[in-house]
Amino acid sequence: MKQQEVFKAMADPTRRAILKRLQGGALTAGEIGAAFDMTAASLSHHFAVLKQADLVRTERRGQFIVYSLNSTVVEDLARMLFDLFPGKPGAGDK
Amino acid sequence: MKQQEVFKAMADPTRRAILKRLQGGALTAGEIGAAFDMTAASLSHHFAVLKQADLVRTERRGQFIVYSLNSTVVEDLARMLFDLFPGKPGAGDK
DNA sequence: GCAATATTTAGATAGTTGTCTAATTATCTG
DNA sequence: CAGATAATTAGACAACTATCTAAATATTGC
Repeated sequence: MKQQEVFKAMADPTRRAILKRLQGGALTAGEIGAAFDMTAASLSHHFAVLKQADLVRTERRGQFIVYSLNSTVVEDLARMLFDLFPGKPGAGDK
Repeated sequence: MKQQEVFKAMADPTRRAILKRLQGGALTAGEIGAAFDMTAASLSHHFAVLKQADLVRTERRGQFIVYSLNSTVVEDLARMLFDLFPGKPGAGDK
């Protein structure tokens, strides 16, 4: 996992929202963009960052490009965080 | 959890290294700083960001200021991430 | 109270990032 | 092939961030 890229990608709220939208399944760039008040170019930039971090995968389908979550990397990140503190195995007294 | 602050805090490699150093237990600002090739002022800035994200706690002890990990928030963040993808409960085929 | 030590705050600056408009690439359809 | 649609790339710009030096604040011990 490219730790730095992943954390940087997650640091932006728009990108986290994109990931959230992808929870329900793969979507085209246009479908994702419909939910954001932002130009397609800006969204495309965010897609690029997410892709570089390996958080999403892409597949061209005709004139569309379909984005989907790469759950594996998100899981790795979460695991990494769980490892980031002392002895507590799975407690968590929120 | 202040999601945005936490993610922003985690996005910097120096700050992640600081958190890592704190895994072994509480340390003074100076003790932490000894491991970094950076002025105390710069480190102090990073401490402030970590504190604002509630990732660390501080306590003054004499002329020192002691920093310690706030495991709860790190746990919350990890949990949040685990929730960020579809149905997989705890699989993870790394 | 003064000097020494530990840390933070203030102000400046270079580099990074998010956004935009305009132009480009890729695909489909008539 | 020409036109339309989907998406990316290029270039510019304002806002943010990490770092530095210098100054300020807090605490200890003489």
